[in-house]
Amino acid sequence: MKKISIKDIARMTGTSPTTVSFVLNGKGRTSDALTKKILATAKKEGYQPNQIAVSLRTGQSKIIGLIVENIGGSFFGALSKELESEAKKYGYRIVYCSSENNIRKGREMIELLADQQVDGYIITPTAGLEKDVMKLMASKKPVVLMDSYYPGLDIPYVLVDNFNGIKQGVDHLIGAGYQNIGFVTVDIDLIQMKERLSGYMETLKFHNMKPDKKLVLTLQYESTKEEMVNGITSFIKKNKGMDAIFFATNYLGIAGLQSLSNMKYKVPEDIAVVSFDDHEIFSLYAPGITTIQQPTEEIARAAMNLLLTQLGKKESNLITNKIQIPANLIKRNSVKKEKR
Amino acid sequence: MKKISIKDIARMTGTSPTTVSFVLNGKGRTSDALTKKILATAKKEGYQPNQIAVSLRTGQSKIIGLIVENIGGSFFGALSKELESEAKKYGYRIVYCSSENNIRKGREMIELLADQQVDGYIITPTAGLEKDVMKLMASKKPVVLMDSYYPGLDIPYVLVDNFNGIKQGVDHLIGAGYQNIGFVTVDIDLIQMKERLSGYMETLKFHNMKPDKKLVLTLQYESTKEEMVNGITSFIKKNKGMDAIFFATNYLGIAGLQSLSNMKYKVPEDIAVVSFDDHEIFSLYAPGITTIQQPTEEIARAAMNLLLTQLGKKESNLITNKIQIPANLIKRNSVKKEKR
DNA sequence: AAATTTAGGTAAAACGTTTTATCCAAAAAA
DNA sequence: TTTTTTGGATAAAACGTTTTACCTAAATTT
Repeated sequence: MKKISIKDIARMTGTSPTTVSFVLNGKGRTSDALTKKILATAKKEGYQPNQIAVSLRTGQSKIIGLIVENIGGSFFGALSKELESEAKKYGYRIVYCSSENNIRKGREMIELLADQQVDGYIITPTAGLEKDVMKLMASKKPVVLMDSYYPGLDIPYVLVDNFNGIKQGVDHLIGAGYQNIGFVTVDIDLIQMKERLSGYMETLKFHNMKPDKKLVLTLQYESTKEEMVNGITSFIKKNKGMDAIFFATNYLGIAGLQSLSNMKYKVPEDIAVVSFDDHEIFSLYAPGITTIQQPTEEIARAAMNLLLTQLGKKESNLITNKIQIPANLIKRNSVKKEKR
Repeated sequence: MKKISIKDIARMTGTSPTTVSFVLNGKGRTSDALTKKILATAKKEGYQPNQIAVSLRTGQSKIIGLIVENIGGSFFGALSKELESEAKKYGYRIVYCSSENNIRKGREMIELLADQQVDGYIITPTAGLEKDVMKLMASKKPVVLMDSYYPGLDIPYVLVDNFNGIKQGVDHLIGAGYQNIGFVTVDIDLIQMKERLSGYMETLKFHNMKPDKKLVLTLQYESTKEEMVNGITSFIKKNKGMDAIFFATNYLGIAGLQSLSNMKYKVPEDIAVVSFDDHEIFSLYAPGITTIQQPTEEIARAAMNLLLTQLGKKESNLITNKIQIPANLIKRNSVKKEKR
């Protein structure tokens, strides 16, 4: 039993496809009698429009492409629900892809989505994809970057205020009396990592403390988890004087906890810990890890608003299309109240 | 600058759309000269076929719909990569949806995917969706269930061997000398939960131990995490004699750890813990939690094979389309080696 | 009464492909 | 020479919609 089409309905009701289409879309004018009849048989027969045909004709797919670094990751997990429900309000669907933070894969995904004629893109940028994104913009497709952006390019974006997020954490540590704060980051060439590092540096300077190169560890993004754990372990061993350690991402924090646990370090007695980007593990792990939390729902909502505005689906009173959202300091017990 | 179409290429090369299509798809016969010319200009102009048009004409979308309980969950995270790469080998894409384990939402998602004309479905079943899935089967669309199945219905499925997975865990506990093993499960009306419970019951009987109703806690799926934690806490308090506790899912296990940590219970000294379905947290958490791990890659691969076979894209020597895959017992330190 | 508007409806084109059925010229077979 | 085959190319239909332009009869205005 084939799917039922608009022609079938026309035949059944003794009308033309045009009339059926008009009735179904509330356009044109049709007598009440016919309207009712058509609506009734459409419902009875369970008519569902063929979206493919609709897309071909209208040039609109009603689909938004979302390219995220890693589809299994927690950032995406938190985001997806909000994005989806917001999109649905305006009749859009989302299709997800992961770029694996890989330039080739990212480009491939953009192409794939373009082939599917998506109406707009939300992209978490990968270094090196600048031209591809600009090409998208040139083809008049709405784009919003999320979680990072390309400095110097005029592309709308939404992300957390990385600099001040880190600042909050460092302020908190310094306020509690910590003096030798280590910083663990990763060598991704993206602006948000630079801002996190400078957030750390500048905050120390602000408190008249000299940033010490020895206290900054930059791991390779491509490393396995094991390698990260080992890297952190030797970093800690090398810096006995370090009394606190700040992880620039949640997976670094998790690796760090593994490492501390291997070394039988006690948190916060032996060393205080703060991580950027909250994760379920941090609330569960032994003392509870203090983190800088990204307001994911807000980010999602803002990104979707920006996109819908570009799509002309939503009025906006926004002045800018470049948005930074404040981060939240979540105090748990990995930082002592008052260090002596 | 509009996207370039097959007609444009035809015009540029002084041929017809038919010829261009034939060349691009390697059908029909075309002289070497023309073939080269067309291929060259197609590449130069960066021609990409409009998938929407292709889908409309061929009736194939080259898309597989995946409906999963929760798109942010770890099960999905582990699965997605494998599914995607396997699908890609055969030219298929995957679009993801979550059913939220909600019958209405699940139905909606099936409809949505049907509107998009997906070629096949991989579905983690929700109770009550039986008829909808059967309707899909009736419309000749390939379907594979994953992670659960509908008893009595002849629909292909792939899932872990829940019964024997639990059995391994209970055997392990009993072998280590535990006598009063509690079981925490959830009231989802799906076969795999029943199998897990009966795995627990039967294994106890097998060892001549009487299952005690008091030692089984069934939480509500709809509960918040907080409610689950509280439920588990009072369950533990009520059963002082309980020396081990088995969680039937990973989120129950995580709630359980929270609860134990609140109560300052030491694992495994005060109580042993085993959880079904591994999770990153379990390897990280204090002593390391022993779990029954689902071989997610295998499940994904098997499900995709089943689907591709139905789609006629893959030869198969499979005798059955109902597959159970053995689970792995991952021993960590939440169970004492030898209890006295 | 004639001219104009309006309400209700539809034919046909278009979106970008794939594929069937034809067509023609040249080569091969009769 | 005439007929048949074949190699190379294409016109046109089809997929299921939406939308433009047009049509007719009735109602309204002149």
